Amino acid sequence: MSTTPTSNFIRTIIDADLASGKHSIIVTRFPPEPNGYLHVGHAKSICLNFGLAEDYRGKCNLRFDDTNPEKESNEYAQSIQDDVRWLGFQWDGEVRWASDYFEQLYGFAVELIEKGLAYVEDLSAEEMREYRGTLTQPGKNSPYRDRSVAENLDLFARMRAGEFADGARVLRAKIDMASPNINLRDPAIYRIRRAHHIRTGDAWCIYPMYDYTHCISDALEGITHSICTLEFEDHRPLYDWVLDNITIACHPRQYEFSRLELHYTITSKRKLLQLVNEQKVSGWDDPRMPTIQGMRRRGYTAAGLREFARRIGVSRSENSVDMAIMEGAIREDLEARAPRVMAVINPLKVTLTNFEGATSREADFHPNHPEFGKRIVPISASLYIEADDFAEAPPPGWKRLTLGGEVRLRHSYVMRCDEVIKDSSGNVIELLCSIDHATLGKNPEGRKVKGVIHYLSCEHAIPAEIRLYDRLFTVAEPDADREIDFCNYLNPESLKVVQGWVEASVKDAAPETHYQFERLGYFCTDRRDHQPVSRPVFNRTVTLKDSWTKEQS
RNA sequence: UGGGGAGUCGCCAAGUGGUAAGGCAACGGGUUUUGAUCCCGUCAUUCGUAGGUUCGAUCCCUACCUCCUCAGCCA
Repeated sequence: MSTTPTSNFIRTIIDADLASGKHSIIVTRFPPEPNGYLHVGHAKSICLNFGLAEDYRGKCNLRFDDTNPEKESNEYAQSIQDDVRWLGFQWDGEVRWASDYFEQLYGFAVELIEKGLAYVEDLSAEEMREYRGTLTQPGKNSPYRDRSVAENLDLFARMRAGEFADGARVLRAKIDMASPNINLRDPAIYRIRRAHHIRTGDAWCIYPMYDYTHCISDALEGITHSICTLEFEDHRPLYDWVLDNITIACHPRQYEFSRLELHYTITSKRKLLQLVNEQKVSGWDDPRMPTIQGMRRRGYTAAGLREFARRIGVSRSENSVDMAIMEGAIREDLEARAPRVMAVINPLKVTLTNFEGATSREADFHPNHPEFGKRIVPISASLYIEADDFAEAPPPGWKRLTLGGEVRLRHSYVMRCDEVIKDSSGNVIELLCSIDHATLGKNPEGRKVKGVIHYLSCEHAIPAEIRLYDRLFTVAEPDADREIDFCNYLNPESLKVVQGWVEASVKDAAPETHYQFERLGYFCTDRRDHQPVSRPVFNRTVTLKDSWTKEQS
């Protein structure tokens, strides 16, 4: 799989920084807010930041941007760490928390006040909005903008001391209310919020804002390249303003790349939360969710996801990635690592009328990896085949079973269908077939049998719950139109649960074991519900490529 | 209509003054006891449009077009 990394604009910058001696080692960071589960877009960012550190032998920190206690929880923080590790990365040293820097952040705010670069605002949120102006009109100065340093210092200390009600005052950076960049129109940097924080408890009732916190946290950690998504581009002047106006030795540079849009999925935390809350899915780890937890449960592999990230690259242009790129990366990884077994999803009974004297055969678990081992593939007089593999009136090009036709039973004999048995309403319920005893392990004489179908011996097969997943949405870009609720595009067929049969060799499989069910697709034992022996549950990760179905349509 | 960005093959994406990488998809062909895998081959005289500079432009300049993004005491 992964070859040499493709060039991208960030690597070009790093190469130049290393060549010029600006940096001798690079330090990146992945800075999630613990307010939700990570999704495929975060996976891209994780692969970028940790991948850069790996490639350049630098470091990458995991830092939680925990500055909004009302939305954050330990459950989220824990799952994020699990996800990063599962993806195959390890952060440098301990996990960092922006909240670890609260005291220093406070100190820098005092410094800004002392320099006349920050002031306490008494205007309400609504008034501030009015004073801010619009995209085309400059804002106007707050009447509180020119308070004395002493008064600001006193007020800010009292904000911290809890003398004012939530929302009564904020601390603002004093920059430029007429700036064409709205982020520079005296942004709030501290607000009063009496909320219990997951790390600092009730120690603080004022919390620093993202723009103020993030740049200082980066500087404190000696980050060299602070990589974020495009929507923060307009914030970069503020990032630089803060670091230029406090006494701090390090000034990381921020670079923005475009976020991932993946066809047939959504990557908005808010919308993902909505799916969970409205029970459109079973939870954050529903295998249809584009969350890392969901994709993992579905059977996507960490190596497959990393390969996906490598294939989509990193740029600054908008993109909308085909699901085929994801599926291709996942298939490629599973192709190499998943043992092959047989399963029947939609069984049709076959009775072998000349079974006497037939024998079972041993077969490799992987055609190209003998080290995966072998098992006996049992055969008996009663079989299940896939109902779709038989056709009374076959379309042109059909290679599978038909009345009077022959087909190879995978790893076993060539079989001919002699008779079709139907119920009173005309449905095919059973096939009477005969095998050619001379075809075990060799081709029949004088004729070619092109079709190969999989089967299971009824007496040896074990029943299993099989969950057939399909895309969650019916259209490629479900949230493209702001006017239409993305829930209108939920795919009613995104999950079909069926009772099928699997070969006995998988009965002891642990949860999260990957298999290829031959001719059907890649499947994975469910992380939550599967129990070895007692309750087999398989999730369909992705189907196999299928040139036959494509030819039909 | 203010600011900041982006436009290279169906989808991603390199290249950034010397004559358009690669991947995915697609399409042909070969191997095959998975219509899978694997292998071979095909797939942008052209880089949003129009001018200009240059021996030479996707790359530099000018104008225009299209799309994205910013008015939280969210991140």
